[in-house]
Amino acid sequence: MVRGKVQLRRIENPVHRQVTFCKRRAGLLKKARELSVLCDADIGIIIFSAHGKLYELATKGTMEGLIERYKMTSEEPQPASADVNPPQESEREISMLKQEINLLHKSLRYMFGEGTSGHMTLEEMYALERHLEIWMEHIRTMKMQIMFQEIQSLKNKEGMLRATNEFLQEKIVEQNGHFDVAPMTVQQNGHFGITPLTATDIPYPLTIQTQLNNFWGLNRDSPSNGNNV
Amino acid sequence: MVRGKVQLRRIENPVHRQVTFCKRRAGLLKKARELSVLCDADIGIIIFSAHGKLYELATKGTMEGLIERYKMTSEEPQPASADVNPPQESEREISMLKQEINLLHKSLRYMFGEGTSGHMTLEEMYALERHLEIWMEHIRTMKMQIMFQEIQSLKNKEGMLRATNEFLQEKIVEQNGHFDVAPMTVQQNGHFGITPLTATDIPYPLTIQTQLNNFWGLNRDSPSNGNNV
DNA sequence: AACTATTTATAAGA
DNA sequence: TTCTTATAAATAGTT
Repeated sequence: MVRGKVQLRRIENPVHRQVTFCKRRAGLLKKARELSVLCDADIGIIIFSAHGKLYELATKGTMEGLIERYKMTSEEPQPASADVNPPQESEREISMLKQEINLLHKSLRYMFGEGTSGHMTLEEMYALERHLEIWMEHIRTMKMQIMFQEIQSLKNKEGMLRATNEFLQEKIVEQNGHFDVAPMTVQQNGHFGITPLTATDIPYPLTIQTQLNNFWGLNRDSPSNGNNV
Repeated sequence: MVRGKVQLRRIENPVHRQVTFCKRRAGLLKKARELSVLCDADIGIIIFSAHGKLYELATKGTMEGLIERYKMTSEEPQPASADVNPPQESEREISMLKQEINLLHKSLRYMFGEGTSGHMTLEEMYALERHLEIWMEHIRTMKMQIMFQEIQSLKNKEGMLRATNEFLQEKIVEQNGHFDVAPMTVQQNGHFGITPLTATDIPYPLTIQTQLNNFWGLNRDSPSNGNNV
């Protein structure tokens, strides 16, 4: 149906046939799901590949359930006698639950970018969870490392410069017998001289706090105790 | 899928729903036939309309035949005896399934931080994807901001200290007519009356670190070597 | 597995 | 319903 209308006959090239089978199978199942949702229909699809592999879809309950219903419906002349069967109720509930599980599995697969085709076992989910944690940890670790190094290096430089300053000031004092430069430096707030660091000189804690609060949608001034994400 | 993207949810207008059902049902069956021919697959489709009417397609043999084959194929790995599974069995299965559902819900909540309860439609899943992206973006942004500010501030301090140094050196030169003291300053770091600030004397960056560590749930002092992200 | 040029499917309107 | 039409979706061929 594309780039040269396709002929409605068996594709002879096995590779092409296989690829087309995958693509169109996915398309067909998608269409079926859409129809099911849009129009409130219950659909069962059974596909046997040329090699006999089975693919199936049941948009409601299980395939078995749909087959049952199919037989009931198609073999119409059934005497619809009322044989009240509680087991049926259970089966129905099981079907519903299985459906929900499928959906959840699908959600997870969706989130992990289709990395996992096919079904996911519980085991796999645990694995995925661990995987995600490790992944996040890597991000954190690397960023922390970068910050750490940069900050450490700058702090070292700062320490050295401060030491130099101290030394130079001493020198001046030695030579003059007094130190007359400092007063102006302090008043002019940090352009020269050694302004003592005070909390308000350092914007980070507040800034971080604000950022964190914004990020987490908090308005309080006091941070919640820092648990993790 | 036309003239305004269609939402993946039940069409509420009954007329529209019926029309769409007819059209899409035809489309689905056509696709199935094409897939069957092109790829040499055997396909069975069962569709129950919302009102219970049955539509079916079997591209090979009869639906019954395909169902037989389906049962053969799918039930293969469990030819266990004991067909009677009384309500007891069902209850157990229900309980198991419910457990699994809880787990899956928890997984999702884990990832999305309590955002979504209840079922997820495709629409919701798309929304979740966007949500996740935004969330990651926030993390990145915030971390970058923090780093940036920290580094910027340290650089500022560095600049100030350098300026102070220069000024002091000039002073010395003015007084002495030459300058002969600078080289030893760093090496003698800390032997003068005023103890220079060292990294550990500066509480804020560490505080920030602590905050971040708490924030990210890290306890380590040194980050493991980072992979990138 | 991703991309792209086309064909196909189909929602809305007549 | 059926036809038309504008647009979304599917997908064949290619990389």
